[in-house]
Amino acid sequence: MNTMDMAVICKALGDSNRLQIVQMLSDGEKCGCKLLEAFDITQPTLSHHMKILCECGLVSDRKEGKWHHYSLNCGTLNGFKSFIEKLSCVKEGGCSCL
Amino acid sequence: MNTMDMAVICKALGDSNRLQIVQMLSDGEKCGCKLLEAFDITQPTLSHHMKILCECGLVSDRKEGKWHHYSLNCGTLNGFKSFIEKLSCVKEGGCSCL
DNA sequence: TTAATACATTGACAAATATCTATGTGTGTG
DNA sequence: CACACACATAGATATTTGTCAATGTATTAA
Repeated sequence: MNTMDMAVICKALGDSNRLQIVQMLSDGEKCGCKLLEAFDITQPTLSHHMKILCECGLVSDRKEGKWHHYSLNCGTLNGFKSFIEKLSCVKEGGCSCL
Repeated sequence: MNTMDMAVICKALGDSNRLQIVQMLSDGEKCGCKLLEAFDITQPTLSHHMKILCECGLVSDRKEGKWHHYSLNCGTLNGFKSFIEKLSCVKEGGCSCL
C-alpha cells in the first residue's frame, strides 16, 4: 500500500458519518439496517458511504441472506495504522531555507 | 478531541498532496519554499493546502523573517495516532439483525 | 404468487473543493 | 527608495461530493 492508497483511506474517513460508521464497526460486525438506525440519513446515502468504505479496502462486506454484514478489514486497517504510527513530530531537521 | 475533530483531520489528510506534505514534515521542519519545490503546484495552491493543514491543528507555522517554517504538531498528531490505534478489527460481535 | 424487507443504482442538485491567475502584504537587500 | 523574495488573499472555474427521491434487484415470508 502506497501513499496514494493511504490518501484514499483518509478521504474515506474524512466524512463524519463514515468515521462514525467505522467506529461502530470497530465494536464488532454490523449489518446495514443496524447502521441505518444509528444515523439520520436515508438508505441510499448509507449505501453510498458503505461503497466508499468498501472500495478503499477498509470495510468488508459479508452477505448472508437478505443482510449485508459489514466489518473492518484487518489487513487494510493494520496497514493504515502502521502508516499513521510512522508519522513523527520529534525530528528538528532545521530547514536551510534560502 | 472528539470524532468530529478527527474527521476534519482525516479530510485534511485525504488529499494526496497534503498527505505527502505531512510525510515530508514527518522528516523534519520545512519552509514553504522547500515544500513548493517538491510539488507541481502553484504557490497559492500550496498556501491553500497549508492553511487546511494548520487549521485542523496537524501542522504548526513558525514565522522567521520572510520564511514560514512548518512542522507537525505533536499534540494533535499524537491525539490522532491514539484515535486510529484504538480502532479494532478483531471483535466478532455478531450482529443480531432482524 | 404476492408482499415485505434489505440493499443497490440512477439521476438530480446544491455545496464543497482543488486549482489557477492576478494582486496584495510583509521582509530583507542594494 | 526600489526591487526581489516569501507568502496570503481574492475571484473564477471545473470537478467532486453528500444527499435525496425514485426505482430496481434479490431474498424471505405468507
